[in-house]
Amino acid sequence: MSYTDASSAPSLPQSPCVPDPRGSVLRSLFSGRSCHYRHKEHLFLEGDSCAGVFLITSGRVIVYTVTLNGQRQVQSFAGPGDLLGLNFSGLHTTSAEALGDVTADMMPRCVFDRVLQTSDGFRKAIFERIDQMMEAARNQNTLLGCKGALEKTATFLMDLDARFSNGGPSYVPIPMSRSDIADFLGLTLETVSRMLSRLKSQNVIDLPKANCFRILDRRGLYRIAGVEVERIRKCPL
Amino acid sequence: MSYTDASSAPSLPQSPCVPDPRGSVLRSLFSGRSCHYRHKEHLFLEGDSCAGVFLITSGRVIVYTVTLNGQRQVQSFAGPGDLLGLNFSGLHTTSAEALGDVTADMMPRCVFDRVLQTSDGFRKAIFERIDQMMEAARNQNTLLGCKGALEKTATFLMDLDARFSNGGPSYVPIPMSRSDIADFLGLTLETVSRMLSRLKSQNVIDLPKANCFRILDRRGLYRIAGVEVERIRKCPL
DNA sequence: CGTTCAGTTGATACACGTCAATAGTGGTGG
DNA sequence: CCACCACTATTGACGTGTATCAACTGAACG
Repeated sequence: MSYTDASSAPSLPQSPCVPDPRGSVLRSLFSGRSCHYRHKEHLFLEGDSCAGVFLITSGRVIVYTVTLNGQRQVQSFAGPGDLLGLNFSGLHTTSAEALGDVTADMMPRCVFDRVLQTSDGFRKAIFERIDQMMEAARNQNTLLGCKGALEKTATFLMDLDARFSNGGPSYVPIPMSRSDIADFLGLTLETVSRMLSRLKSQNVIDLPKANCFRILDRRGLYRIAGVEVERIRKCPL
Repeated sequence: MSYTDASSAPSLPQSPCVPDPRGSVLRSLFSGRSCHYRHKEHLFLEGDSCAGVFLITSGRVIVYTVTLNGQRQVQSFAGPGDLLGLNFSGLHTTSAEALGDVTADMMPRCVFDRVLQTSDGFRKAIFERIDQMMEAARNQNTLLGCKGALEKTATFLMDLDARFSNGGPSYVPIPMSRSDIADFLGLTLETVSRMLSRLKSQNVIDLPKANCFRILDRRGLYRIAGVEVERIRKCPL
């Protein structure tokens, strides 16, 4: 009923080295009320009525669903430029929680629907975003269905770097906990920790603290992640 | 870039006992050229340029992607009323292959775009379908990330029944191979076979032949699948 | 009546989960 | 500034679910 989820935050989906700043077009067309959230505050909960669509302007958001037996599946990690709560039924089908301070623009449903109807550019931008979200969901399915623990972890770091590094040699923050990562990758937090340690001991990444890292051997990481060689070509190192 | 995938065929996503005949509204608004495909014939391949959008009118289609190392992830099984190839970038990001005879209406991209712009009803129907697709992708993520082999298999049968049974006591066909099911559920074909045998020996399902089944103990199956009790209430038996 | 291919079933291996102990890390108060 | 606490991450030992490898069975077809 919504694609609030999996993909609102294309969950680090784009190929690395893509120049397009995420949501630039969309942001210029998106008119909403600015909202602020603190660490662990929810933007919305599964089952809430859906007041409007959120465009994240800063910070990170974790998007998840919970199963009957209390297991949590993290659908995506959203960042600046990502859409949340984009659904056409009335209720949110995921929960969204701030990881640290977050600001977002909230566009009421009625406004959203109207602009969608009247603005070709807006509609085009939304559909493009939906494409990205579906692509991200597909990739996540493949990751969960086909990949092993090390492969999953490497893919996660790769996407995190592609999405949130400034391109320079600086360290990339890891704003989510091991448990969050585990629930995203379909692993346990212990396994995530072990795989990170393994990548570190193999000198593929540098991990000076638990919450930030840097890629040391890009080709190595990409190979472990099972990514196409073409992508490696396009990237530095 | 497209949601040709995971969800074009909400992959048996809807809750059972929902009266709405899938795609009824959409079908009346959808004007396309009728196409026919035989068993194992492809509607399109990953990387093909995307000529238009397909609305399946009869038969079943398997939608999948292939990873670098040759593994296949089945994104969905599509049936009558499902949309395929709905993407706004130019290229298909999944492959779609007929399981037995298939008929579909193909609406060229340019027509699709125009109608989307001019018809409010069509746009609404498409967005509703996108909602369903995203929901299906989310559910699939949860299934792949959180569930065990027996749970996955039970969920699959449940969805298959909800989507393709006529509601009566007759047997539901299983048009895809064990290997197809395995690639959909992130298992091996051997494990799928074992889980089916288990459900059969527990008298939860009847499986007289490999390619059709019937639910004997609906509540039992739903409990194994990890589905909410409310849903069980709504259903016979 | 073979041949072929999909499915089933069995034996074994291994990846990852589980349980448990240890080590960091950040915050608060003396 | 150090001591203490709470919490998260790491590491280790062990168990188990599912993959892997392999043999067997059954159905479709010539």
